[in-house]
Amino acid sequence: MRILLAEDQAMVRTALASLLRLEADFQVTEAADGSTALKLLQQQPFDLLLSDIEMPGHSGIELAQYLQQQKLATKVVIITTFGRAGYVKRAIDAGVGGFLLKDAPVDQLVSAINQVMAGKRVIDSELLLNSLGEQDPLTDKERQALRLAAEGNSTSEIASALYIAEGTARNYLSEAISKLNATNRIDAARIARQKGWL
Amino acid sequence: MRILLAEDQAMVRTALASLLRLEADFQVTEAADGSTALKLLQQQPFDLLLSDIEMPGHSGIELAQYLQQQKLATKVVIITTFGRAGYVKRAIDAGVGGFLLKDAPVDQLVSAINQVMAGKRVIDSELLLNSLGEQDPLTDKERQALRLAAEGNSTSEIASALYIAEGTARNYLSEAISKLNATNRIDAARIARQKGWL
DNA sequence: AATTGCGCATGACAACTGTCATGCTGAAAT
DNA sequence: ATTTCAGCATGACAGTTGTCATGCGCAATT
Repeated sequence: MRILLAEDQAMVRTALASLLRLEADFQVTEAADGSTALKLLQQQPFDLLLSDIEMPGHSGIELAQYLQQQKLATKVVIITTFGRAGYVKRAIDAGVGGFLLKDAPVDQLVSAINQVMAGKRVIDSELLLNSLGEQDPLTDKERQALRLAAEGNSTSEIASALYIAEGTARNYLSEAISKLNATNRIDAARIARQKGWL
Repeated sequence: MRILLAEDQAMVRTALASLLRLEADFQVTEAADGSTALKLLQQQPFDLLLSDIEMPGHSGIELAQYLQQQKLATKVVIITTFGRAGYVKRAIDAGVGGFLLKDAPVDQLVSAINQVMAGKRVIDSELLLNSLGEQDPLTDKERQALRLAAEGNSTSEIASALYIAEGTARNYLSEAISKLNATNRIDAARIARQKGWL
């Protein structure tokens, strides 16, 4: 079975690759970032993509979306540190077969891979529950403003980045703060990030 | 050789443990958080502690400090995601023998372990250079105020948490902002966190 | 003993931030 | 065709935040 392993932390990537190669019929190719992974997916066929979400270049979800658009038969298993609700929903929409936290032991990863290859869906139950919860209440503009604010930009910088008046920028932030039950923009950004909405 | 592996992400921990156990004379014990690791260190002797920095309970650096205070012969190798200058300095002060990024491949980890057991120091060169750079300019109170601000607390919340007047809290933040060449408290927190000072 | 410098502490003031009332637009429902 | 509603946009106002001058205590230097 041809597996493409996309993960940016070399120690984690090489460790997982070494372990997976111990399995008799696993043939593992490594990619250190999203762009490299995408190139490899375009060049040659794989049976399975095993990918982190947060990587430089393209995120694991973007890779899954690419496979879906191209109607390729490559299955996808996502492994990530953060079980944010937003991620899970987007991953499912992108036709991902498995979604695991790095909090799970490796045995579970191997069993998830086998189940997904057999056509099943394996989503960490804790994550599934989580994602059923709240929906992202932020509009696109609100999210953009909040993201810029979280990076330390001032209102005027946010306003010019989005080509709007300062009052408007403040209003987006105010709406985000109220929707998220936060007390100020920093608090709002923290909450949104924690839920995977940012 | 008795190795204690402290790392909170189960997938990373179990993967590393499996690989290390492939080495003939490595006997690996796993700990999922800092508190468990500390208990194990108190109960039985280990030749080497291989630890992440950021863990619930106690950080890897605190574990190293404990070993140093107790004058135990256990060597320490730190593996971490973030090569923040502040960490490296504190780790060296705590007598850590090795400091690697998870960006390094596993081979390097095994070789680092062997070198440290032979009495050598192995600090990732990139990190060393980094740590020679700037010193943390923040005072303790400034850091506390900034940390609270980064969590979304308002000035009055920070003030009461630190038992000081609001003006004082604002002043700490103002000092931090100016020392870090930031434009506001959010920006300052971002910069400080990125440098490992927060 | 006097000086210098740093960290801590405070309040006044100016600048920035959050809220709210208001208006506009376009898509969906009636 | 009209109504309704969500999202976008703005400015006035009150509340919060950042800056600065000032003062205190303590340790290190002169």
